[in-house]
Amino acid sequence: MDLAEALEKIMSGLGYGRTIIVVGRMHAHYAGRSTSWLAEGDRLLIIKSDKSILTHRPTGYESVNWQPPGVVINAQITEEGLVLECNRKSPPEILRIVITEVYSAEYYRLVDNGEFIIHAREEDMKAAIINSPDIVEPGLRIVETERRIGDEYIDILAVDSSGQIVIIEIKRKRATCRDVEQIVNYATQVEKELGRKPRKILAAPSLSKEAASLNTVLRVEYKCFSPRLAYEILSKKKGLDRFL
Amino acid sequence: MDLAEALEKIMSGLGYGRTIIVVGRMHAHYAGRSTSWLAEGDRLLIIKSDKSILTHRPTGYESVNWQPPGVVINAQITEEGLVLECNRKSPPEILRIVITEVYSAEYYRLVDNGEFIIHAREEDMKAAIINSPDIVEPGLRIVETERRIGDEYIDILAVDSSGQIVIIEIKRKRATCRDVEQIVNYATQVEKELGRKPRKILAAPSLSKEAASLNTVLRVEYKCFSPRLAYEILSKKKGLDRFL
DNA sequence: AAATCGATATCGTAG
DNA sequence: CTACGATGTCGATTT
Repeated sequence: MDLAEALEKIMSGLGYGRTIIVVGRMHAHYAGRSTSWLAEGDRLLIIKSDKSILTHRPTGYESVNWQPPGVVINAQITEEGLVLECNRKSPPEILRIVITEVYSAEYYRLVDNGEFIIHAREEDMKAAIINSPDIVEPGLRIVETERRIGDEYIDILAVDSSGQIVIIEIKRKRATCRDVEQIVNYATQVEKELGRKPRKILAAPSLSKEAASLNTVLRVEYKCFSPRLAYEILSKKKGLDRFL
Repeated sequence: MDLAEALEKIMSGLGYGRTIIVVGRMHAHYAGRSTSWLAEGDRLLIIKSDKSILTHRPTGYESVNWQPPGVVINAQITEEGLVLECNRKSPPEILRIVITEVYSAEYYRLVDNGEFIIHAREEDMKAAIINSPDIVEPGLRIVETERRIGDEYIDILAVDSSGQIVIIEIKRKRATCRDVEQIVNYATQVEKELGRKPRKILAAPSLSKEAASLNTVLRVEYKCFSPRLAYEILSKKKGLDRFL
């Protein structure tokens, strides 16, 4: 396809607020928060209806150059080729893409109001424990969630069957030493504020070796709890299994 | 375009190792590290030559569903529509995309060996200071980089014109209280190990208000230093300005 | 394989 | 606007 023809497609697509797809040979330069140069190669260029722009190389799932929605796009043909200049004010950034060959250029009117539902985030794990505290320990009662301690928040504050305060820190991935230190800091603050030493429970799908030994030293308890288990609990409770 | 026709395109593209672009109406379900459901809408589906797969909605620069390179892709037509099942073994994940309508399906042979050069990362900022320590302070001499302190690393260890030890911590973004705490921890460790109180310099493009007052209290010095300045220094030193 | 750290991270939320 | 945590974070590097 001719560069002039492609430019016309791009201008029309931009004017109508369409999603534009260009396949071709191009190089790019970015300057802003960082600075990058990408030499020439065959790539896929997408300009979306919200004026976000991205280019994909033929391998790897991530885009290589991009600008988020709301940039000002200027397109013109120079001696270099079809030049797209994408400017953003805050933060000041510029992405300059030079297309030297076009294999295909087309735009589409895409309508997408599909709801996106995601489960088994840390938030969902918390919801599962609040729904079914017994999975952490029989007899556990939830007292408070998101309690502010200093300038941080404790995931869950509870009381065990013997009346002792329990701090629960949830992690959706393998817990690290950093996570152990975090819950110990919370415990120190809670003891200061409430005058009683709380139990500390780290709920995570697994525990790193170093974190495990640190746990022993610092008297932090570990409860194996995975995002998947949380999802299953929530599914049973709320009938979310229709998504499986 | 017919679903059967689109399936043929996809199968051919997969067989030839091409980059496939499908524009159409689809919905998707993901299960693996998390679980998600995306209701029907018009989207762009890309299967790359390395068999990474991604879908884009018509807004926002990020992909909504994806699988990294090396998944096993199974495509077939069922009563639901054109179904793509993308399986990964480690971690166990499955992405199931159901295409109900196809507006366009094409594949391309894309060759992209273009070199990608990126500057002004934290690493480049460190290189700039090592090259030109004077930009931090006249008379500064670099002693060591990446010195291990406990289980962490100090960006730069130096000595000032009066012979005092200087710890430099580099941040490419606005420095926060957390960063101030980090350099103070390093200083404590250095004092323990070397028996001398070091100066502490935080080199970053800006400083949050809270971090500024924390700096005063904890005697941490602040040196304004941006990725862009680092880039300019390195450009002059190494002739990298050909990229601008 | 596990852990750590940086990223043009992005994104949401609370203050 | 700023700060901070979560992310299917991803990706590279080191142990």
